[in-house]
Amino acid sequence: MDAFFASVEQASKPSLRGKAVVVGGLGPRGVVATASYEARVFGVHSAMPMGQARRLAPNAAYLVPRFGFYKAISERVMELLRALSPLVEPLSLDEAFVDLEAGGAAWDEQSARLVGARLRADIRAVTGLTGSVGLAASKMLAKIASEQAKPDGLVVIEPGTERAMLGPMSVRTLPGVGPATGDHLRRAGITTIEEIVEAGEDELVRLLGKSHGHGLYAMALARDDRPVVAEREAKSVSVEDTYDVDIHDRVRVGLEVQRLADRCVRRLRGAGLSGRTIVLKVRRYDFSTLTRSETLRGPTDDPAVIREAAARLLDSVDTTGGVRLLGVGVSGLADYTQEDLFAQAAGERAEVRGPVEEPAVVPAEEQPALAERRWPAGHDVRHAAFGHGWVQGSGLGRVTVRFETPGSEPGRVRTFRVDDPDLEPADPLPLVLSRPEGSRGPEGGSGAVGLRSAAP
DNA sequence: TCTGGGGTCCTAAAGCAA
DNA sequence: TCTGTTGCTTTAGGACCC
Repeated sequence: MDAFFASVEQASKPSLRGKAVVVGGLGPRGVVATASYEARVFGVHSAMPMGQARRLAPNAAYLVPRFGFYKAISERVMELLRALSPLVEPLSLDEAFVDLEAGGAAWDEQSARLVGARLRADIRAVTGLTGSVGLAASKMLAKIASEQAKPDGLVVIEPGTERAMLGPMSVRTLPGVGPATGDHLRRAGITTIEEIVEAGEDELVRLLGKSHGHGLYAMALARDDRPVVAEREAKSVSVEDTYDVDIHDRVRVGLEVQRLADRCVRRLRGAGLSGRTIVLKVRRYDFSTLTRSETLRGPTDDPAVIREAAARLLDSVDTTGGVRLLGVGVSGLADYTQEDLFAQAAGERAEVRGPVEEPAVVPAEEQPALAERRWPAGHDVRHAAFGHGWVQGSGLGRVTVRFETPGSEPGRVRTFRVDDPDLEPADPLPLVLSRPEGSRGPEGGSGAVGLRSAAP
């Protein structure tokens, strides 16, 4: 999907269409998740600190991501993909590989083009959004093709043309070459993909190590036989928080770690999993990051056990100077939530040393006490008199709402007190009205979707 | 206003067992 | 008994991706 999060917001908010839209964390330490193409003109791009984005594009609309909504749209698109082939490998909410041959959906260039074009039309019809398609003989090439196809396009890489096409491109085009590897190669005088080929496999292995070296050399020759793998199992579950201001108080650090451990357990249990290795992550005031881990004798999903492990791990890290991020994760996952006796026993042993403060129950959902949190920028609301709208901004006891819906004209803005009883949070409206040929319910209710997809 | 959150994979060191 | 080799597991860190 093209600029997925931003496109969803533009589709659901008519007044933002054609405008610079930036979606991401709005706090003092937020970063850009997605910038609309209009915002990219100003130099805004994903992973950029929000402050920098605001300096570059002060008049853009700044919105908080609505992952639940994006996920619902993503699922509709993934359904379309699975209709083409059982082999669908999602890379993220907005991207997936599809093995068209395995699905019998396409067998040559012509049939593939047809399938790709029809898919793009279907995505548009079902979601109201544009997606781009890259068609090629391998995952790496399909990915590169889909990048070239964006926005709103379709690109085919024909067999036999791969090497010539890759040659002049930057090494950074290859998947797996990020800033560090890119720098490394540049210092060795290697900037383009053909220079990787010229350098030779031995030189690459010498520069980057065995695995990465062999892998990159193969990619540079357009050799990639990795299969499309449907539904890969999760290998870890983790949660982390970056704090608006560094935490110095050691007691508070401990409390936050407990909260994170509980949240992690909720996610673990929600997925029907348990795990053996507990990981604590600490990012300090100077952005240095360290992890500490502990492997239990067997998998567990017991909140008390995981909390205590996390607390023990915290004992071994120095937090003087302050902490900007804390995280708790679990890996070594086991499929079923089977109570593990060893882990339980370990927990009980620990309990002997002192009473465990809290029952294993999770604290109440963090209620956003602040008015600003109750009305996050971009979220939908309903007003008793003015109908459906979205929060444009809030602060100083006021919330500003624009009243419009995906199908309406750009709407008017009104400001209310944050505690106005006529104003309440609302669910997002479908981006596309379902067309139940015949009956024309004003707002059909079902059928909204939208996303941008990439890949083969 | 410097730098999110959720992951994956790789490497290297250290400890231990055969 | 001592020494060396190999291989597995655990731990820590780093690069990368969306």
